Amino acid sequence: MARPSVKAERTEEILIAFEHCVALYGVEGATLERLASQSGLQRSLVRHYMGNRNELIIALVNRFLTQSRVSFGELFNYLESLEDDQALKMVEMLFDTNYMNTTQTAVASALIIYSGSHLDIANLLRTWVQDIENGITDVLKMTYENEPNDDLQDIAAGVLGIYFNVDSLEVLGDMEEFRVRSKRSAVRLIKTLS
Amino acid sequence: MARPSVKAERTEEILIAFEHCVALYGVEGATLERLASQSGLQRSLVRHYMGNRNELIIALVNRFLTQSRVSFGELFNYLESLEDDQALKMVEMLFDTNYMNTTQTAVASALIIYSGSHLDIANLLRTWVQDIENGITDVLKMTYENEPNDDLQDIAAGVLGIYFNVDSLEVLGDMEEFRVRSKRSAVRLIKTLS
DNA sequence: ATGTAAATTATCAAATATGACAATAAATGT
DNA sequence: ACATTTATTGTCATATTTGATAATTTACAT
Repeated sequence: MARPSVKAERTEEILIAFEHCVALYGVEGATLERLASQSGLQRSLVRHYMGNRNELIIALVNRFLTQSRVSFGELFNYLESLEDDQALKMVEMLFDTNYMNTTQTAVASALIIYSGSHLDIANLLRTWVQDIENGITDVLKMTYENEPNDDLQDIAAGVLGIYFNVDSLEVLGDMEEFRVRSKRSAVRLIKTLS
Repeated sequence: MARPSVKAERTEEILIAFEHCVALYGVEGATLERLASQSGLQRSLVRHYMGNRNELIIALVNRFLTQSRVSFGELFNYLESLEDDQALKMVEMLFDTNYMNTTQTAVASALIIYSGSHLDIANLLRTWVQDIENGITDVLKMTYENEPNDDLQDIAAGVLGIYFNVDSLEVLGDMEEFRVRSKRSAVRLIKTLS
């Protein structure tokens, strides 16, 4: 009928490039100019596919949330398939393999800062954190089914904190030892249950 | 001889206002215009006292680092004066009293993101983190002098992570429960030593 | 009251960022 | 070949941000 649409691919390209910009410069520093040069597309093209700056940010937030939920969902599903030691295996995966890649982590941090002046996004991110927290609690429950729920929730908060922190500090470089120590702490924390 | 200088006060005012802007909008979003309206001073005045944008950022980084070192130093000194239970008292203070105020925390997060495109600042912040980590290790050593140093360092990384994380998520609002759970996790982690 | 150093205000030019839309080029089905 | 739809490029006006400096005012000491 007409020229084939590349909207899907372009949208993807643009959002990936925007992620990089946000990761490097923060939300307010991720200008459309930087996005254009990063993506190799003209600013007018960005506008054509994604609309104005605000719509772009909204798209980024949605992409981040769904991507994060998908990967955490996959992780939790995999752990559910295991016979035992799900909790320790979770720590293994979170801290060893670069589970969340660095740009995604930086995007998360940038969005959290952006939340300070955008309450709607703050609410989205809060439930995002809570969902992950609940997911971790569920995983702990697989291995430690007889422990009081309250303890599991406490430890979930702790593991989440240790993990989030080490990932957000990754950008400072030279964090291998800190990562190892953080992981050992997470293991130690979980082992208080057995 | 001449009109009395208010340089010290103005400098302070400006940096405090700049902190607020950086906390709300990130480093790149903290424009001189926003700073002007936040501080109630004219942009030309800001320039008069602080120089250009880059010098302002450098001043902010230095202010943040020294302030943070001072308050952590005071904390560590106080704990050193205690007879026993220094470790738990530290958790008490870090998690209960809003030890680091919210803007300082947000500034830290913003600077960490800024580090992604400014290696020099990344290096400053990395040693900043390491110093705090070592400080926590020393406090743990007060209470648990016979434990292997490696364990103490691991736990210091964990406590630091839990604490940093809960503070950086504070901006999302409604984080009281998460803070309580995080604190309990930190205590739990430390008690693996006794 | 007057000189003086500092504070404060007032402008200007340049660079950057954004929004809007026109104009052109390319690929597809018929 | 042609109509049609989409991709792509190009341009313009506007707003924002920054840097730089001149002009003015203020408070103090003598």
